[in-house]
Amino acid sequence: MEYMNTASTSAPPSPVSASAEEPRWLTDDEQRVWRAYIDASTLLEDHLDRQLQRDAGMPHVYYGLLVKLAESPRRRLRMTELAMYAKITRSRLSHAIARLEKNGWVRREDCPDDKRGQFAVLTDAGMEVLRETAPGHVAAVRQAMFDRLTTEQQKALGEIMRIVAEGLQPSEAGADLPWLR
Amino acid sequence: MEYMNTASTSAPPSPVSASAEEPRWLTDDEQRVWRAYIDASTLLEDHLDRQLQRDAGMPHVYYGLLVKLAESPRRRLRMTELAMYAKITRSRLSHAIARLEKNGWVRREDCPDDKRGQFAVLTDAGMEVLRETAPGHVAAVRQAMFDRLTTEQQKALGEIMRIVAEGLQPSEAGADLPWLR
DNA sequence: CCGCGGTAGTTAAAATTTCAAGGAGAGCTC
DNA sequence: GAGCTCTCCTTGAAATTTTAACTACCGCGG
Repeated sequence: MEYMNTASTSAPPSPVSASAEEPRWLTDDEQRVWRAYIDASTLLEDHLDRQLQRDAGMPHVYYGLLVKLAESPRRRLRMTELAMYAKITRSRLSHAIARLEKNGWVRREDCPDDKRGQFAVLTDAGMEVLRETAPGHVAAVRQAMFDRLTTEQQKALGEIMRIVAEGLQPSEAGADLPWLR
Repeated sequence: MEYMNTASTSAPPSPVSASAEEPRWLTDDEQRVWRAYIDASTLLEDHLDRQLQRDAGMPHVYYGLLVKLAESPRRRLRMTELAMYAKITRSRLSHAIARLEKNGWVRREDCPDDKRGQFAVLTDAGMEVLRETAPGHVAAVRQAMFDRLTTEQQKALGEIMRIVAEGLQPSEAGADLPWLR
């Protein structure tokens, strides 16, 4: 039995609507690509989670949040903005920041302009954790991915992932300008 | 500030041990590739989780477990074996199977040869869920990935992900033959 | 047969994520 | 300026995952 192809029924009634027809199953080649992708991404995320949990005391996503803050002007970002950059829900971010706050790596600050708003601010302690753990993390990423790929492969991967990400972007740049789409 | 590059200190003391030196930070190009990868994989996993949660009542990993069982002889697999194929821990699998068992999609069976062993067996109901939801899932995967990539890109992606997965494989084939490595 | 180290799988508890609601303020309209 | 809608963010509870034991059993060497 093939991946995701669990039906081996005969020809569909008639090609009218697109949803009720015999679906276009993945070809063998496509299946292999898909499985390779799923396997690699699962293993990689797991690997980085363990590496960072061990060396930095936090999962990969949380580390990514600190990095984004570190890159931002005044080391701060509005919650919603940070959530968008990190591609996670605001709810998830709320919980995550609460945890990072307990660690003393992030601090919340009220937004003066909008009383609903909150800034997440990277503290000096948070900065310090990054400084200490960044080298190990880069090494892990290199070892797991970049050291194993040719320059061409790296380039291709970048292009491919950009395309995929674009297609899944909740609505891309101009999310606040829905009338333009 | 660059991704993962939080230290802008000057030259390191002296290149002696490999761990204490100035780390090889990611180049700008590498950073872009890495971010694209993280963004895309995050968005994609999230997308598929939601699609399957909505249409099949389970997260993507669980769906993958049912698929692996469906592909296996007699629709069954030893717990440890299933965990390896799915790239998850045995603990996680235990919980997952418990949940799928409650849904009636999987059943546990004792292994006759090894009294410690358990088989996870796909039930008819589980088979039926797959049959009903596979088309929608394939469509989602196509729309998110394959429909957007050229044949060359698909091929490249497969090769790249195979390489990455191989490098992270706990110990690859022959894991039970450590003296061969 | 006994003891011992290793394997298969489970489980409780803690951490994280998801899901569904909700509180509070912004911004617009009449 | 009251009402309405939408946005920002949080929260509690449920679901899932992680972590660290823990039980039962296999297999080997004595």
